[in-house]
Amino acid sequence: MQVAKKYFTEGLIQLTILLSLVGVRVDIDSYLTGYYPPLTEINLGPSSAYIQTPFHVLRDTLDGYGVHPKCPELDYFFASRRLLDEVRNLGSPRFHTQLNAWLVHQVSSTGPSTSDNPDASVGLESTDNEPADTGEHLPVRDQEVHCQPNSELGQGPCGAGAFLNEDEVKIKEEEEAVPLTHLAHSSTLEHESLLEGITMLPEPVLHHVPPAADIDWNNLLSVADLDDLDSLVTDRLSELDSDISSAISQDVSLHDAMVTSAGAFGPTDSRTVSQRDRNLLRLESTNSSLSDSLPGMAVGLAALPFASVCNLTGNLTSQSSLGSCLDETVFEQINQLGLGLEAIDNQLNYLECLDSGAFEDLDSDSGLSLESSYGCPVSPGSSEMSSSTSSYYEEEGGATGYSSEVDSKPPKGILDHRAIWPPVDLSESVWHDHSYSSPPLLSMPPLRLPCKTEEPEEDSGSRLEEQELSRDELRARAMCIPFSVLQIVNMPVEEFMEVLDTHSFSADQVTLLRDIRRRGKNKLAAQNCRKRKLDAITGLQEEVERLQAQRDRLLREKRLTAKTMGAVAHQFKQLTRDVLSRVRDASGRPLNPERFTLQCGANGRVVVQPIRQPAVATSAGKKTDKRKKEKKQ
DNA sequence: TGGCATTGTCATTAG
DNA sequence: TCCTAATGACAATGC
Repeated sequence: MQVAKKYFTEGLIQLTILLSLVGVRVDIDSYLTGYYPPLTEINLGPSSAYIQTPFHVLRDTLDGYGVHPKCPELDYFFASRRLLDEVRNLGSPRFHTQLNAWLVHQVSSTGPSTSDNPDASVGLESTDNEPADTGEHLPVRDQEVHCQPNSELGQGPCGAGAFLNEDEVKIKEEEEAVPLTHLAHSSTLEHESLLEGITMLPEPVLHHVPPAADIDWNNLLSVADLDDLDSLVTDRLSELDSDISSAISQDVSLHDAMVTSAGAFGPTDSRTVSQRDRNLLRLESTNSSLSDSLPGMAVGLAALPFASVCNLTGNLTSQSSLGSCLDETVFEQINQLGLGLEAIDNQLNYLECLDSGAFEDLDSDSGLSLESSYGCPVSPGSSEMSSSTSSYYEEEGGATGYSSEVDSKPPKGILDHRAIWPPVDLSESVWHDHSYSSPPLLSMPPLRLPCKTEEPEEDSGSRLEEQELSRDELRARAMCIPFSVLQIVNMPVEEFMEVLDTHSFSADQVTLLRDIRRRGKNKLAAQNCRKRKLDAITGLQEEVERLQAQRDRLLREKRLTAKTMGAVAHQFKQLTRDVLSRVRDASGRPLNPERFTLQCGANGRVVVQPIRQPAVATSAGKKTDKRKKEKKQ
């Protein structure tokens, strides 16, 4: 029973705090004083931070309102307030907590006095079938909650008649069905979701929706101004037969909060859990429907915190309190939203990384001279890959990029690499045609032929083509070497050695083959080296620019700091002079600012001290200083 | 025609 | 010992 009281009290107190967040004071002691001892006495442990705040004990100080629910002590315990403020700042109209809280307050204030007066609550609650003497101010929803089949509830205040029994509650709820559903099925998401999330309520109560009452409630909710709402609700309350019980039953938020808190009273059966799940689903659908009904309303972030409050019914199988669940679920919802956005960002980043990685691969050092130079058919490449040699390249068909990948593959697959590698536009790179002309070799036959003697009669096109061949290409032709320069350069060492062994080349041919291979590789190496050098220079230039900017910024900060320090010193000096001019010595004369100064101690006390003249460095003093230094060493 | 940029080549070194 | 990458230096070439 103490556990039940604990959670009940926690929920009620937290609800009170929530109401206080919107400026509504709910006199919780008016509900509790009759049945419960001071809250600290029912505080069973450190799990409840709210109850540990003895504001109810201090409420009688300073005319009974020494500790307002808005006092900082309470703020400390309610992170939900901050969250609610944040959500409220978002301008989401889905947070009608203020409206509900106001309604509760208004119900209490319809009596002879406001909720600040406990007697008013007594008068209001006296209309119920409850004894009107003491603690009947507990809302009906609270009674419903506490009258769940629980053996422990039969003891203590509930068993003493503080709560109705189950039959009475059903009767009451049937009587209150209409006014309750008026609120429960109002146009606000809050009420729908809240009531749908209430598993403790009987079904008929939840699913009766009188349209007229719905319209009334819509009108009620449509009032933006609180003052207008105040008058309107007053009128509506009078129309509702002044049924206090029904009025209290309209305290949907209060009820919901208590029900959610009541979920901690004990383990729930599977039916309740399943219904909670359904309620959660219905809640989500309700959210969507509401969002549709409220165009332009931000459904995402603004709706989540309160939805989390509504979802408390599904999360309260644990023994957590309302406040903790509120905080945790609100944070969870917000975090989930953030995680969702973060997930999207991660996906985008991943795609960007893929793209950038692909481009980096294409633009890598190896790609410059390897893939781009030889591997790509359209790559301008080096002199061998100039326009003049493109036809040659196609004719030879064996020229490939020089890379480890190519080297690791058999030569047969060279053409496949040409097909696999997409053409890369390296037009930004500088690829001048510096192929050297070799006039003595202009008449050499094309390379495809083993010897110029086998070459048929040349035409003008072949002459132009030969003029654009590199020197090594022409030399190879002249030496009747049946391999292109690219083949010679790019073939693996083992294959190159095999070629030298199997083709019975002459010594000059072998020398030329080795030179061609060496020069070709060195050419690529030179290109890579120059590119790296340029990259290094560019990087260093950027670093220099960054450091220069940092230096300028630090210099500006230094000047600003010095200026500020000077201003402060000047003000301090003037202040010192002013103070000293007002201070008199023993003879009644003002103190000389040149001889005295003000010194502020650590304790905040300001003391007038004589200015110490700089000690003349005498020989004795120097000796003592030396001795001190020696001792330190 | 000289300056500059680019490129190829050689020599050297290190792995 | 050979191969290769890296790099400085030089020369050739084009603009």
